[in-house]
Amino acid sequence: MPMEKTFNAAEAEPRLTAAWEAAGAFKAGANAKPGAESFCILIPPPNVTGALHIGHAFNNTLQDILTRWHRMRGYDTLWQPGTDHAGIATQMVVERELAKTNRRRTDFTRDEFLELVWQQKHASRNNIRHQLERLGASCDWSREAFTMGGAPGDPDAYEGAPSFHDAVIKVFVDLYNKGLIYRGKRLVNWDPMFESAISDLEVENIETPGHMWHFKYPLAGGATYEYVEKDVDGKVILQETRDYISIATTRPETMLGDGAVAVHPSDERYAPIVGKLCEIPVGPKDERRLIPIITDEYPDPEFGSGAVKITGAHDFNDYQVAKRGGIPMYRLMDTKGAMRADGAPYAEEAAKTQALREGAEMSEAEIDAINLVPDVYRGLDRFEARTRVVADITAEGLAVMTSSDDPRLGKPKKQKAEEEDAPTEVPLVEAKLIMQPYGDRSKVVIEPMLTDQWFVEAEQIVGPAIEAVRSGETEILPEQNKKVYLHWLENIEPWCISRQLWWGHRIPVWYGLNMAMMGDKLSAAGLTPESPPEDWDGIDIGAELAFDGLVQAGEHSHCAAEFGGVSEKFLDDLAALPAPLNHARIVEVEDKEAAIHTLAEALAAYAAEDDPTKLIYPVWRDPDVLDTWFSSGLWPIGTLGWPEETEEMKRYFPTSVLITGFDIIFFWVARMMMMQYAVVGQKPFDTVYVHALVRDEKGKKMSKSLGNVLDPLDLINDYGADAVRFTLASMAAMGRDLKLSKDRIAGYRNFGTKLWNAIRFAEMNGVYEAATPTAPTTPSQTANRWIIGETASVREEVDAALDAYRFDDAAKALYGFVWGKVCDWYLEFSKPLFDSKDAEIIAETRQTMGWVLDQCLVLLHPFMPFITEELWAATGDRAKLLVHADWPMFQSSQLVDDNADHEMNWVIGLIEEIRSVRAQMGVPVGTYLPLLQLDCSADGQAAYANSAALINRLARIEKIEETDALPKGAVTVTVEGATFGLPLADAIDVAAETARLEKTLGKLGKDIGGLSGRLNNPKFVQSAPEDVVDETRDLLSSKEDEANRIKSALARLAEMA
RNA sequence: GGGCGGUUAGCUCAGCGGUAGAGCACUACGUUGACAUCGUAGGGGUCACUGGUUCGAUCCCAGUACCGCCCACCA
Repeated sequence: MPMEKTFNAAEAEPRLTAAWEAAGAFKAGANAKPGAESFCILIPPPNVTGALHIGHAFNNTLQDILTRWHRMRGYDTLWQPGTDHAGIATQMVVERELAKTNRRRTDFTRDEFLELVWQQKHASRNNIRHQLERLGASCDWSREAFTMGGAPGDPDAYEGAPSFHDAVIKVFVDLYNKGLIYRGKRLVNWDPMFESAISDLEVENIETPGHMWHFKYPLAGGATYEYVEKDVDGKVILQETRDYISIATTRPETMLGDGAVAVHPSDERYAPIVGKLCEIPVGPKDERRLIPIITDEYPDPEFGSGAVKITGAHDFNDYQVAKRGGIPMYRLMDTKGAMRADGAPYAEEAAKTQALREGAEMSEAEIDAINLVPDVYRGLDRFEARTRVVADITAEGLAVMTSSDDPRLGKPKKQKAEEEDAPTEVPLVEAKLIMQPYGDRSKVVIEPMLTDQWFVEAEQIVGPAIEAVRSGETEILPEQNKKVYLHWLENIEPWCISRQLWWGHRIPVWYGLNMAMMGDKLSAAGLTPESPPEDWDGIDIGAELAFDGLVQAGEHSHCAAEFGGVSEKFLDDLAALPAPLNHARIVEVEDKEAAIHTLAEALAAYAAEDDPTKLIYPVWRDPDVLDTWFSSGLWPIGTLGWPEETEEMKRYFPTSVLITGFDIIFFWVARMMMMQYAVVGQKPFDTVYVHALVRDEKGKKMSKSLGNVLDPLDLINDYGADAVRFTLASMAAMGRDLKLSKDRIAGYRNFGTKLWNAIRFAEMNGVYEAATPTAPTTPSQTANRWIIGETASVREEVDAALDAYRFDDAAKALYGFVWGKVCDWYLEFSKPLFDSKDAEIIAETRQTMGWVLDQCLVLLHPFMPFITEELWAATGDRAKLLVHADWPMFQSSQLVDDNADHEMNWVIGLIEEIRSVRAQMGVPVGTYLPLLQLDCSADGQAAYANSAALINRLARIEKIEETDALPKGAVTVTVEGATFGLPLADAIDVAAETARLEKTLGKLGKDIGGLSGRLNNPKFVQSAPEDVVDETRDLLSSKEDEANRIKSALARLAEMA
């Protein structure tokens, strides 16, 4: 059956995918040779937020190339697929969907909402899997993993799936028990849209136009001081009596929470007032808060006024100063970023701070409960509050004033012609670009917020992750990323891992009311609740109780069932309580409020009935979930079945290589390194290959949640998966971003067609009539010997390139070989050979061609799996699918025939030269001419004789004749060691021919000048390596030879004229 | 403010001490029995700039300019 002219990708791709799937071709260990080394790649799990973009296509193409390459080479290969639950991103997708119908997350119960997220996960996961299959990704889907696998509710759960949930819980509990995870009230980045903490990495600092306001903080009681400003030489440039201290701020609304004003200890200007009190110039006039003027190293005397307001609860710098100076931190905003509206009226709350300043003892929680937002601002959005605060202060005359022509105001320059207005007094409000923190997902301004969060002591576990990369135990490519990685890890900060979301691994921690204090109360009261239960509300929650999630059945459910296996520490604590409370039943309730209520009821019942079995100890679970990256950080061991001692852990861990984008080096790579070492004490991978970003046409970054993503499916539909893959591979130069162009994809689609037609040509010439092609013996024809050697060379090139992760080099080598060598030359050479009527020549050429094309299919398969598998099946009875074919190991040293190589290159040169001359002289393509041999070296004559049929056909030569003199109508053709003439039908245009030859001579002359100049320099001959000198000499002599031939030709022309 | 990368043919990019490359685009010719998703031939580059090292620099070093990215607490 004759082959079609082109490959029908749309028809073949699904069929081939199904065939691979049916054969189990991608299963872990498929095609492994006995005792083979393992090769394992973990897919960077795509987020279940939607579909894959072209960056994923790139990433997975590279992984697939490596996977298929190793599988064909007989490694015990596993490409582990899966998806990431992507907490914040996925929750956002679902919430956005709900918003379309005017619904919100809070319209649902937590469980109801999660049900919706699971549906999103299911749909997205199907989508992702389908897309990866379309791309030809040879993942082992029978081992699919999910970062929340094992959590209840997963619609894609299957028997034997790795339980990520177990792994995550176990790691949390272990790290908690080792003191590496702790809970505390810290200043964190708060996202007012998600109403959740986020980590430093999830904050983008963007330069935003803003303002810097300057306000006067009046000194308490109308006190004054001499303000003296000096220049660098100590000369007084300003001296005045002031009753205020000038403060600059970009965030006036935070003034409400100021705890102090700080100046540098060396700042003489403010020395007279350090230790005094000043007044925050906002809020009800009668209840202005007084704050101390303190010293701290932080303020820069050169910047602004040199005095800084300290708002510990809303600024990271101020937080540090406040901690150092024992300055109270007052939280001003609620979870949505609005000014707080809770608590007592302002006057009452402000009074508490007065007491505090005068030495009253207050707990952290009590201070946090103070709401210092004046009543008029309460409930306002933070930006609205800013406007109002500025307006109020300015109206009161407490803004620092300046002249209206002050350049700091950033006013547009006045037209020159215009009459200058006399400068007036205006408030000093500098127009300024400010580095504003934004949430990378929500795109809203992040608010530093003092809240209770969970942290990982990253500093304590980071050591081995640093050491591994420093020592090369784990290699990071390209090298420059090593520095980026190390710099971040060496300066690592505590990692905030709690998120106030619903979608994610819920933190496996339960809280109870403080047992020690409760014990006192209960025993003092004779185990009778004499005081109302509300009293206990004020009790600090001291102990966090980590239940061992792994021994506890159904621990993640919300049922109020008794707990089976709780932590030993908890049991010890419980046992230490006075009887009979030490025998209380543990019951889970919704939250703290429910706990108090439950306990009160239980105590009442116990007291009334004197029945110890009525005694209940209520606990409630932390409502927060873990940062997604906490679980993704366990991807290496989690996918392989840890904490179970699985066969896969033994075979594939540590894994071989991770292929990922540079944008998640910190988020993911660094965390995986840290956590794998912390949990199993081993590196997660040998090599990390960091690829660049695929950008859109404009060079803009594509982002998952932004929407400017390209759908790789469209490209696959238009050009076929192979073309898309080959394009991406050939653009995968290390360390540089790539911009994708459709022209390029079309070009590689054409490459597939070229290959297809080469096979079609072979098929038409009986190459596949015999049995499956085998490796050739030494053929008689030079062309056959030559192409065998070229094949061996390209195989070495491809292996070397892939070994070095040079996907682009490998792709280019294959492209150049298949198109430039096999199709352009070898197939053309074979035509006269097939026409030769010599059965032996035909047989050897068929055999050679069959073998060479087979090698092309094998070598191209990792890059273009579909078309090659299709052609593999079309060209013979194959023992195995191409996906499992043996990768060749032949050496060029065994198969390259130097003589054949040299000879064919001479033949190719001659053909090209003749073609060039013919084209320039306008000889019709179809016209056969005799070739006149004026002189020719012995090698040349032999080469010609060996390949006469090839040359004559490709160069349209009728026959070759020796001659002593070229006739009038002949143009000259020169090649290495030979001069030929081509007689044209009529007398040639002497002028045109002279011009042509002189142009060539001119080029040669330039070359010769350079080469001989170099050789004439004694220092070159002396210092350059010998082979370089020899090479230069050879080159010079061959150029001179050619130049001489052309000069002779020019002389002959001159005689004619 | 620190760090990293880029600047090579019209476009997208390789090369990185010893004759400047590829793909696409462009020009001319061509339905030659694999392929017009093609063939043949051709045009096109002081390898950003300035110094230095070297027998020799697009390539190494230093600096400059412009572009891009990452990190960072100047109120």
